[in-house]
Amino acid sequence: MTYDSAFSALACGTRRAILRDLAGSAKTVGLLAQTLPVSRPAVSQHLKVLSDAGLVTVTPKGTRNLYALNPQGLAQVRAYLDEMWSDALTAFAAAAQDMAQETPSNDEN
Amino acid sequence: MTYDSAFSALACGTRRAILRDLAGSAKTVGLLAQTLPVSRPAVSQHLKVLSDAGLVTVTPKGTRNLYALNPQGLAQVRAYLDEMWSDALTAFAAAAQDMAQETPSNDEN
DNA sequence: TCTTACGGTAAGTAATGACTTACGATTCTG
DNA sequence: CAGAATCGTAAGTCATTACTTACCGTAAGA
Repeated sequence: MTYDSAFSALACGTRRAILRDLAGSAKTVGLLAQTLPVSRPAVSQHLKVLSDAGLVTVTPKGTRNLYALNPQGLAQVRAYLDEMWSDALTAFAAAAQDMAQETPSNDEN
Repeated sequence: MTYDSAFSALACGTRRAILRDLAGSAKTVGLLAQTLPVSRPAVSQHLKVLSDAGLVTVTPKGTRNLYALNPQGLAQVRAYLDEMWSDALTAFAAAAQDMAQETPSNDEN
């Protein structure tokens, strides 16, 4: 999994809709296509993107393929944002402190 | 902020590099462009995308513009993934339970 | 075996995206 | 006021993407 592939996968609304559908339970391609406003091949292509990004898993069941969310992939993306978020907070706090030091208690304008 | 704009913004490596640069402290456009392998106008365009996505804030300082991470925007994206992640875990657990019920202690194949 | 269901892939298209260089607007400085 | 610095925007280009229809392989059922 790369951050490029993961975030690119999440950038498309159709793929996020697919993930939302899979959040309840694992589903086949045709079943997903029925609830979506795009063709079945389109769903198939989206699922390949999601699979390459490590966000979903596939398990063949006879002639049909069962797709499910991959908690590991989601966890990695989550971890990335967690780190950046904490950095943002510390930088935010540092900036606030700098601001306070520039105008210490009395503002001279 | 829309999830479309936020994830699309995060999908580009150059923009993630910009966010990483901003994680330390707020910076100007030219300063960011110096450390990146793209032109300054490119950085300016990326910053507009990040700003529209709510991931970055701007504060004009004379002729230069100071860009900083926006913790709120990052928090929203984080919340989205958090929800989907928990759903993925419950679905995962439910699938495991179904699997166990289909082959109860002895597997008949 | 023949047929049917299911799904991946090929090929083509219209739209979007990530860049570049060139230019214009605005604000400090001498 | 003149010049320089900083930045946003316009315009153009090449690559990628999100779809479509058409086709092919493969597993289940009569």
